[in-house]
Order: sequence, then C-alpha cells, then structure tokens
Amino acid sequence: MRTPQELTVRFREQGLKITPQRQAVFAALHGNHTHPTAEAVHGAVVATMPAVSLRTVYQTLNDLAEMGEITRIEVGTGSARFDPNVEERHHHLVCEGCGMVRDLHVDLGALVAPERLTEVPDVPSGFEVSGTELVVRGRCGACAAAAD
Amino acid sequence: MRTPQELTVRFREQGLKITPQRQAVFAALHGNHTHPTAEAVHGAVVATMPAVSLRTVYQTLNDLAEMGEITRIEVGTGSARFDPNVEERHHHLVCEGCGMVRDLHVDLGALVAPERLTEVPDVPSGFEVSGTELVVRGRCGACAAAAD
DNA sequence: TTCTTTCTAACAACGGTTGCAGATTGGTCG
DNA sequence: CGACCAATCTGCAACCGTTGTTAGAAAGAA
Repeated sequence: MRTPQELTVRFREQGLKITPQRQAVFAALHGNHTHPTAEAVHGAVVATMPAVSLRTVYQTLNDLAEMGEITRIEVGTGSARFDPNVEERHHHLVCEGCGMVRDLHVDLGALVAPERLTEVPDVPSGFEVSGTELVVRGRCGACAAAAD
Repeated sequence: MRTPQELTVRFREQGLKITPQRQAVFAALHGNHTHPTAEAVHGAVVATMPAVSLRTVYQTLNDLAEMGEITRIEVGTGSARFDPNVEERHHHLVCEGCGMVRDLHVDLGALVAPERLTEVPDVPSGFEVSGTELVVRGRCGACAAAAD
C-alpha cells in the first residue's frame, strides 16, 4: 500500500474527497501486517477518532480495494480481511484455531503462471487467469497446544 | 464421496439414522462435479422431495463434511460450496463472473508439502499444517466475452 | 406395540455487510 | 472569505447465508 500522503493524492485524482475519517483509515492500514478485519480497522480508527462509523470504514476499505491499493482476502474465518501488502507477491498461512493470518513467501515458480495454466487440461479454453492464491491451513503452536 | 449405499452403512455405524431426506442429499451429491452451494443441493433435493427444508440439507452436509465424505470450500463467492470429490487431491478454478468452480489437477509437488513448509521462514515454529489449497481466479470464456 | 432416541420443519436469531435518508462537510468558484 | 453543490458521513434497517431452538414426528430396539 502507498503511504497515506500518496493515497491522498490518488483519491483526489479519482475525484474522491479527503476526509479525516479516510485519512484515519489510511493511517490504520499503513505498515499493518495483521490482515485486519473491517471491525479491527474500525477499532484502530475509533481509538483516535471516536465518532467514525463502521459503515464509513467499510466504504473506505472497499474504495481502496477497488483501486488496487489493498486486497480483500477471504480465508474462511467468518469475515473478510484486508491486506495492505500488494507490492510483494505472497500467499497466506491461516490458523484454524485463532484465525491468525500471516504472509507466506513461497515461490510457486512457473507452475501456476497464467501461460502454463492454459496448458492444464482442466482449464477451459478462453479462461483468463487473473491470479492464483495459495492458502496453507493449520494450527499455530499456541492453538495446537491448547487443543489437547 | 462414497456411493449412497456405502454412506448409508457409514451413517448407521456412527449411530445416525437413515432418513429419506438424507438419502436424497446423498443422491444429489453423488457424481456431482458442480461444487454446489447448500441452496443448490436443496434445489436438487426438493425436485424429488418437495417438503425437505434447507435446514435439514445444511445439517446433512455438515455431517458429511465432519465425516470427511465431502469438503466444504469457501472461494469468496458469497456462500460455501460442497465438493464430493475427496478421493483425488486437487485444487480449484473460480470464475469471478459467474461463480463457476471447476476442479484443477495441478501437482504442486513437494513445494508445499508439510515437511518442506516448516523450512519456510514465514512459517512460525510449532505450526501444524493441515492442508494447502490453491485457488486460481479469473474469468471463463463466456464471462470474459460478456465483460466488454 | 411401545418406549427411547434421533430427526425434521418451521421459525427466529445471528454475524458480517450493504442500502438508504437525512444531516454534514470538502472543494471550488466567485 | 463566504456560499454553493456534490460527495460523504452517520445511524439505522435490511439483507444474506447460516445456525440455534423447539415441538412434534418418525426410526429403531425390546
């Protein structure tokens, strides 16, 4: 994700207004590696700006996702999560116990590159690949210990 | 997934009763490669047995998933989908236009095997891997054509 | 058959997300 | 600097997929 300052410029370019609420969302996401839910972002924003509604946070997150500044990920933990890291190609590791999500830098190599995938018989001809996601599921140390 | 007859035996072994409703769900899933939602399964069941409630279909699907006879997959299309194909190791291809899900037989090889993953620095020590899923997203031919 | 256990259907509730209406504000133009 | 207008914000209600609850029905054992 770009810096809050860069995002301010991008929003203006798109004809979107800059409001304190939006800037608070930018700040909450910047450098955030926790893959927060909308509610978690809202919690962080409210800490410095108590009146911001959850609705506005959703709105801003959706705007950012549409602009490609963040990614919305669905890993089956009930609610969507938002990932500001769009620069590095990476995947995700999910703990089925506590819901924790971590970045996973595994290079799948050319195996799942769009041009290779079209050779796979299961891929219907004409299918346009937009991306591939790998999710590794399991239990983190703490949750594995607690599960006994 | 096993045949409806085999499932009947398994259900009895587990102390679960065999009802026409459950057998209708077995029949709807057997040989089904469309990765149906609960609602789609319900639709198929209702075609031959109009009184079955969606609640009962959910219940049976959850029982089957818990027994490992089917897999519940969440690919971000709004609702969960159920995959009776648990014999073959495979991944999924998702059309972002129409929501279609197809099986994808790509061998990721040893790259993401649990024993290799523990060597990846991003994986916290003590993390117990239970599975890896690859999702390839894009647009099928029809949806790509319609998007213009 | 009769009893016990399990199941079903209907309904309501739930959590996450979005649509809506009216009040408010940012950006621009004078 | 002040006013205007479109965009935005808030609070609430609605929505969707899914699950809890409960009364009544049905399956299986004796």
